[in-house]
Parts: sequence; C-alpha cells; structure tokens
Amino acid sequence: MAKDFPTRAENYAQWYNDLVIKADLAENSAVRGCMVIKPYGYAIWEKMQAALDKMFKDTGHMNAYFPLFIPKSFFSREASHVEGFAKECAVVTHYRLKSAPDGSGVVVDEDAKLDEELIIRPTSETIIWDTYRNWIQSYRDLPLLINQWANVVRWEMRTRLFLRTTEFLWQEGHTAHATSQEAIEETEIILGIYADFAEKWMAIPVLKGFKSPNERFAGAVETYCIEALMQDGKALQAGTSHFLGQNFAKAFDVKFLNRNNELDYVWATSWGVSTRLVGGLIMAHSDDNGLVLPPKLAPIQVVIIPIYKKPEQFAAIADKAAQIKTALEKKGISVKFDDRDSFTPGWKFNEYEFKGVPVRLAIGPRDLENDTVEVARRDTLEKAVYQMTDIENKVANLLDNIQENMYQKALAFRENNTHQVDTWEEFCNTLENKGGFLLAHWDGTSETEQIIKEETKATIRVIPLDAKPEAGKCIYTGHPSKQRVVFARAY
RNA sequence: CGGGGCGUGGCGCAGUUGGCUAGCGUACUUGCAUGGGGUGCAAGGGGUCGCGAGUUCGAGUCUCGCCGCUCCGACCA
Repeated sequence: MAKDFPTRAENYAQWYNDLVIKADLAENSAVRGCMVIKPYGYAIWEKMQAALDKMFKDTGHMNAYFPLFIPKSFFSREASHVEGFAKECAVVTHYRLKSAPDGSGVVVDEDAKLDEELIIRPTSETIIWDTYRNWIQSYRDLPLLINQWANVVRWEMRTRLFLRTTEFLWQEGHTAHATSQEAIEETEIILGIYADFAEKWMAIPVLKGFKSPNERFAGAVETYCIEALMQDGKALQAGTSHFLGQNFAKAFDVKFLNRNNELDYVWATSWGVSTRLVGGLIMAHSDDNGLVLPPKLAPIQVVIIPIYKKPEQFAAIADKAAQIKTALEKKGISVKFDDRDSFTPGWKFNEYEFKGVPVRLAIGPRDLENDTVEVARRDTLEKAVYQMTDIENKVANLLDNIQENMYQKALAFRENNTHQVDTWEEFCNTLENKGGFLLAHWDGTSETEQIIKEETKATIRVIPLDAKPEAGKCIYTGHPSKQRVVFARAY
C-alpha cells in the first residue's frame, strides 16, 4: 500500500528507519548521532510527558531543574559510576572562539581554556547529590522527591533514531530517603508507574523485575526495570528504577540527623524513561502500512475527510464535520478536519493511515443523504458505516476498543514469542530461529551470563519479580538454579 | 576502532569503454479537468555533479589526497 516502503519481513531495521522519517516523526540532523524531532513526533513525546508528569505529581514528586554541565571532578567521586559513563562523555574544555588568523573562519581561543573541564551530563546523579548535601540536614527534610525533565548526552558509537541517539530527552527522578526500606519502596512505586504507563497508555505489555549485576546501572545497588518485546523478537528496556543505597550519599557526603539524633547517610533512588519510548511505541505496534498509534498517545485521534465534487457539497459536508468535531472535542477527543482542497480523498486516506491516526471518518454526499459517516479504524484497517446518531459516543467507544485491542494483540504476540527452554541446544536454536523471550535457568554468576552473551548476543533482560520458585539446572553450566530468568537479544 | 556502501536540482536515483545543451522519477509553481483509496493532461522554476590537486583538446566519468554520510560488529537507555 505505502509507496517505496519495505515490509517488516523484508528488512525490519530499514522498515523502522523509513517509518520514522516518512511518518514525519524525526530526521537526522547536521550533527552526527543527533536527531531533529519533528512536530508530529514531538507531539507523541509531549503526550507521554503529560501522562507521566501527572503520575509523578500524583505520587508526591515535584519537578526541578539542574545544570547541563557537571564539573569533571564530580564523576570520580563514585567509583563504579565513573567507570560506567567515562567512555561516553562529551567534554567542554573552552569557553570562547576567535577569528582564525588566516581568515578561514573561527577557531578555539586557547586563552579561554577552562581550569576544570565540564562534562555534559550523561545523567545527573552527581550534580544533584552534590546539591542535596545542602538541602538535607534532618529526617524532617526527607523524603525529597524530585524529578527533572531534561536532555542528556551519551557519546554512543552507533545511533538509531529514537532508540539510541547521542543526545536524548528524558525524565530523571532523584529521591532521598531516611531509610533503606523507604527508598526501596520508592523504587518499586516508580516501577509500578512505568509498567502502568507502558500497558495503559502505550498498550505494550511489560515484564517487571530486576537486572542482573552485569546489566545494573553504574552506581546502583539494585536496578529494577520494565522490559518489552518488539515485533522482531528483540527486547527493549523501556524504563529503569534504581535503588542506589547510600552510595551517592557517601560519595557526596549527604548526611542527616535521624529521630534518635544520630547522624546517618541518606538513602537514594533514581529512575528514568526517555524518548526511546517513542521508538518502542513504533516498533511494538506499527505495520507494513505505516504507523499504528494507540489512541491515548496519538497526536490526532480522529481525522475527518470530506469527499465532494462541488463547492455546495463541500459547504454542507464542512457543516456536518464541524458538528461532529465539536461533539467529539467535548468528550476530550482530538480531531482534525482536513479540508485541504489540494489533495484528493484517496491521498489523504493513505497519508493518515501511514501516520497512524486511530480513527478516520469520511463524509461524502452519500452520507449526507443517509445521515451516516464512514468509519475506518487503523489497528485492523476495518471500515464500517455508522448512523450519525450519538456519533460522539460511538467514536469514543471505538477509541477505547482500539486501545484495548492493541494491548491484547501485543500481549498475544509476547505470549507466542516467550519460550521455556531447558537445554543449551534448545536455547541456541530458539534464539536463532524464533527469537523472543527465553525463560531459562541460570546459575546466578556474572561469568556465565558473560559467556552466554559472548556466544549468543543474548543477555538476561530481567529477573522477573513474580517468578515462581522452581528448582532447575543452569542451561550453560548445569549448576543448580532456583528460578527462571528472561534472556533475549536486546536493543 | 575494524569491515562494506554512498556523495549528481528539496528528496530518491540514472549517467556505458572520458565527448557535444547533465537526464529521469518525485516534490514544487500555474492552468484546466478530476474527486468514495496515493487523479489526469499541459506549461514552468530549480543543479559550483562533496572538496582540492592532477592527467587530457575535453572530466560527473580516469588518478591521488581530503571531507562527510550511512550500514554491519565491539559499547549503551
């Protein structure tokens, strides 16, 4: 249907890339690895932001903003943190340019060298904990529940639109607590919010659990995550919530007096989701005809397309469309009436289909006569003719139905692509031929995980929270194991 | 960093063993018709062929150097 557009089966990576560009979500910029997020793509991100921001605020968090730059010395305070991020930091060394002596442009002014280099944040734990030292004196100052919407830079070697870009947008929460227990609870509350958001808004089922030590965040005691499965059988980490213990409090000397008048280090969490979610949204639902967006995150939920020959017909249709638009908007539904005369109806049908608009209404002379409207849903591509009566409720129900149907479809896909494997041979075969999530026993050592990764490129995506205890043998070493973990190849 | 591919109107591409006025699709502008699944016809605007040097009567095409982009691997949300 779509012109010059590869199918998922032909070339999944190409399909994804072309989809992002042709659906006008984003494009590559003049800066290697950095994308320009275009209005339609940014609108999706804004909808995600709005939903998440409300969830954070409803659970007592407030937004704040910390600097883009971090003094280099901050990074060496927490040993494993610096180790994790050192290889991908952008560094600011000078603060001035001057005209080149040979008139060829501008050059860095060597006289304007910074005494201490500044790092463009790859994440903000260090600058935030350095700040928290001054904010926290007593248990009365706790808990401190802060979130920041920001951009960060990680100098990745290979990038892909939305999934991995050098600069990306995200939210990072940084909380401080009086007890270990309370910090762990916070980590779990956030994990719950992320999972809810993924399932109810993005219509993507996720597995909740822990990361293995190899995959743990640099500086964390425990990393919780939600893990989603994409249509090509690869896993996507969709959000992480870290219990940081007292690591950052110790590194930045953040102490408080507890109720017993004893000085103690503060307990910390950090958590984040990024514009990567937009990539996940695309990969989880879209098809060979283009984007498929869940109604709750679609920038345009309903598009109305007039079909007419004469100006008098258009006037009557426009009048009808305006009535529908008003009725739908009263119910909080975003509607676009595409009255452009420069494109034919067929062209518009394809355009909105490609852009994933959940519901399309078409109104022509025939409908005016019969008091009907043609309704097409994007998820199944089905068309039906509705009587105009009570149209706003019919469409509202349809949107709910589409949201639910997309979730069920994604859930069924995940279930069909989750395989229990018990031997090494089975593990390798399944990974090679089917992909997906592999439930397998693991002996719990980093060494084994590392070897499996080197041999198969599969990693432990998540140690599920709700896994039933089950005695078994590690698929690689045969050593005893108490529960299955989830392996997959990942983005 | 290792290995492939590519730089020609906005975008996607062709351009043969060097040859004459650099072409095609699409997009754009204008007009007429058309309009229930990417509409047709006609006219029109738009290009230092990535940059630099060389070979030659003549270079988009050959040689050398440089730059950029992109894909595949190790790294990562």
